[in-house]
Amino acid sequence: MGQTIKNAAVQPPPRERILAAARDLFYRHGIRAVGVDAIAEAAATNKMTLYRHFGSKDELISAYLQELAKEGDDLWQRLRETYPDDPHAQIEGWVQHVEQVLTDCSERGCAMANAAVEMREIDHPARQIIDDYKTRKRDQLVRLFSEAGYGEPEQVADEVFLLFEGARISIQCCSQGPALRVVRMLRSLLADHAPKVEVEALAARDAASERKAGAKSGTKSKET
Amino acid sequence: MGQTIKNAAVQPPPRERILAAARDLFYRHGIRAVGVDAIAEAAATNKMTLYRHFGSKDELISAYLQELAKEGDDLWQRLRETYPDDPHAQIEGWVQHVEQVLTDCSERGCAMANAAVEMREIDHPARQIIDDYKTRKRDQLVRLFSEAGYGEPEQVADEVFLLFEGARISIQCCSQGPALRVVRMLRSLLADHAPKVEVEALAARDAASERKAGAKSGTKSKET
DNA sequence: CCACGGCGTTACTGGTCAGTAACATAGTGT
DNA sequence: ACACTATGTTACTGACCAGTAACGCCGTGG
Repeated sequence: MGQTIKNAAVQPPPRERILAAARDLFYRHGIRAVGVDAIAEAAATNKMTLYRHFGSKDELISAYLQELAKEGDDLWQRLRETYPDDPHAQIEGWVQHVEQVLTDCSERGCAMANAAVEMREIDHPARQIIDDYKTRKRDQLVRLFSEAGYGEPEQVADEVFLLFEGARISIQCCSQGPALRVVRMLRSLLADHAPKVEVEALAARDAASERKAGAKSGTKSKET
Repeated sequence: MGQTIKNAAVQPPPRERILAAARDLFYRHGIRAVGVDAIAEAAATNKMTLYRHFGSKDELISAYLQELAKEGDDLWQRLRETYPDDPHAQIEGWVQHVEQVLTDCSERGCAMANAAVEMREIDHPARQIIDDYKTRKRDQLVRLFSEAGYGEPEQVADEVFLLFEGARISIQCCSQGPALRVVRMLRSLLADHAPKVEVEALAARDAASERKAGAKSGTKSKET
């Protein structure tokens, strides 16, 4: 087990460097626009080592997408572990994640969705990874809203899901437009559909996070 | 003006054929994935004629996007001409258009958004066309909801806009998932935010079109 | 009948890209 | 010290692709 101890301290092994470089370049410039040479160079290695770790560019693409998927899944698991048996807190955590994603990752949108647009061949292995991931996320939203006692969990989950997807695609098409207001939309939508019994508690929670988010013109339909 | 009269009857001039071929191939396989040779061949012509009409592939891409934009704009203008001074009817017409787009164009989503994902270079002329178009659509929605007397036209327009965008991107990522239910969402969302005075009239209108759409589980939150 | 413009055809250039071969090197465990 | 393995290096192949050159064809308009 104790191999390459010193090397690991200085710089990660080539495989990790390649994946990191691929991730950066694929996301910034697009998958089809980036050649393996560029990735190898950005990873401070060469094409041969790349091909020893990933048999083909397609394999590298799959590994790239699977890494993204794993991180997305990890985030959800962390949410569940951080607020066990508190689906409302998990929802709020997810909304904050959405907010963060839309404020820093600006410009390039969702790497998974972009990959799906670029890899159009229906039999490409990447498509399966993406589809599985997106379906999983949508189902997790359904489960979450269901656990939180929402009346129509599927409907709310779909709406929230599509708003988030729409925000990340239109951040690439529509200059600084609707995407920036999506967090406000999410909060107001969730408040509208929240289980009736806990409306007050939820309103309090929302008010707290709104305060730190810097409220401008009221979320309307809330205080009335 | 009267030139090539007989030819036009048999088959459209090369420029139109090239644009039509480009449109089909770009949309189905992606812009980067399609070479000019393939387009020329699909247009039953050759690369030289293509380059005589479009100086470069980028120019062809721009022409392709501008054609798409023009058709989108025409649709809106037709809506305004068909139902002058009746913004509610225009809204309903737009929703029906959304429904139609999401049922037949299945699989490939929005050609404009896909193009934006593929053309990542910020200075690419295509990006300007796409951005202008999307911004225009969003603004037209705002104006429409404003004319229809909605209380928060910007908010409703943004939400509707993002739902539609989200539906068209996730139709490519998430197998047969949330996208199919977006029309229901739109109708219920619009009903929720419609100007209070006309709630009954709008409900009647919605009920009429719901009947033909084949209602399953109720739109909820409406009849309560 | 002739000139001209739009179109077709072939062949080419220069560049990029995925993938491979062969060889050299350095670190590790024994 | 030795062998093994992971890595680096160089150079190559074959394919594809955007864009161009040169020439030939044909219809129209004078």
